[in-house]
Amino acid sequence: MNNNTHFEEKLRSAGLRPTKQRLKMCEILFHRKKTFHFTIEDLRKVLKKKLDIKISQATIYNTINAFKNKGYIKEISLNSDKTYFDTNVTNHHHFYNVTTNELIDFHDKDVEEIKLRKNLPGKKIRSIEVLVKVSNK
Amino acid sequence: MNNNTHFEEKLRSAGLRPTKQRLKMCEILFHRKKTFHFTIEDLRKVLKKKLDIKISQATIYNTINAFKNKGYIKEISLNSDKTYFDTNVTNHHHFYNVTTNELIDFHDKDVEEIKLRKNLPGKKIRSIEVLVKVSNK
DNA sequence: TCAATATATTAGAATGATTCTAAAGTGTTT
DNA sequence: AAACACTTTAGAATCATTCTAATATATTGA
Repeated sequence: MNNNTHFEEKLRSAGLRPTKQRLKMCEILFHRKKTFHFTIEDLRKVLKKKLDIKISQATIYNTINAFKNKGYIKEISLNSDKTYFDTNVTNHHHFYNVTTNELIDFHDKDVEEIKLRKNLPGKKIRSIEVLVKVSNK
Repeated sequence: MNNNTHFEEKLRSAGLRPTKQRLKMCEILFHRKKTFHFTIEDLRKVLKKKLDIKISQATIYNTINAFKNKGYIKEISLNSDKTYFDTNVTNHHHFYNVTTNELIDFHDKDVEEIKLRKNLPGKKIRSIEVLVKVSNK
């Protein structure tokens, strides 16, 4: 099974038609060893440089939003003018280097269990995320 | 010592001139019992309704940025199209209700100490923030 | 207190990320 | 292949935030 077939199935199983644009974006986003942290701008540059493809702005946004809604990628909570996404959709946390704007993952196992002493009756916990801001010394 | 004098001193001690606009904003932001979570839009509405004042957009942004730089307020890391600020500048964390967009503080003491098993050599930790996303059931 | 200087405020324009529009194109189903 | 549904596109629209440069206010020093 080559990647294309794999990605076609992935898209279909989420109810998304496997179009040329979506398959190309899958290649960039998911055919890699390490987690990819990106903004829309980063992604457009990669599409251009690596695949020499131009996908319109609107399609990139539509597709990323579709992927987000289907749980293929997730949005990262940072205060930044741009929105950051992450191809790692497992429960995990981030180091954010405020000097370089670099983001680094760390997993649940890299932190001792987070135990809340406060809870909100009638509410359901959806996620617990830790953001560690660091700077170069 | 009335509030105005208090706020004048607060501003001066941070190297900010106590102007009419800044004093009015201090009243709204700091003369309250509970933490205030707000966006620029929220703040403008309150200035308008409570004090019947119009401060220009640019001044509101300039002043909020000055207050942020002086550590009077802090920015909250959320993914939202708008930037959220918090008048509670102590180390603390947030519940974010994704159903209602409501933000609730919880303090360091409301969570067991967060112990990282991973660290980044050559980097200095600036803050550790927890964001707990909840929804109405 | 007054003039000189430095800093702040303002309206409106500019910028930049994201979303919308509606027309043309592609994928799916029969 | 026809009919239908969904997708892509360029460009316009929107919205938060920042910039501009003119005017106003605060501070300093004589």
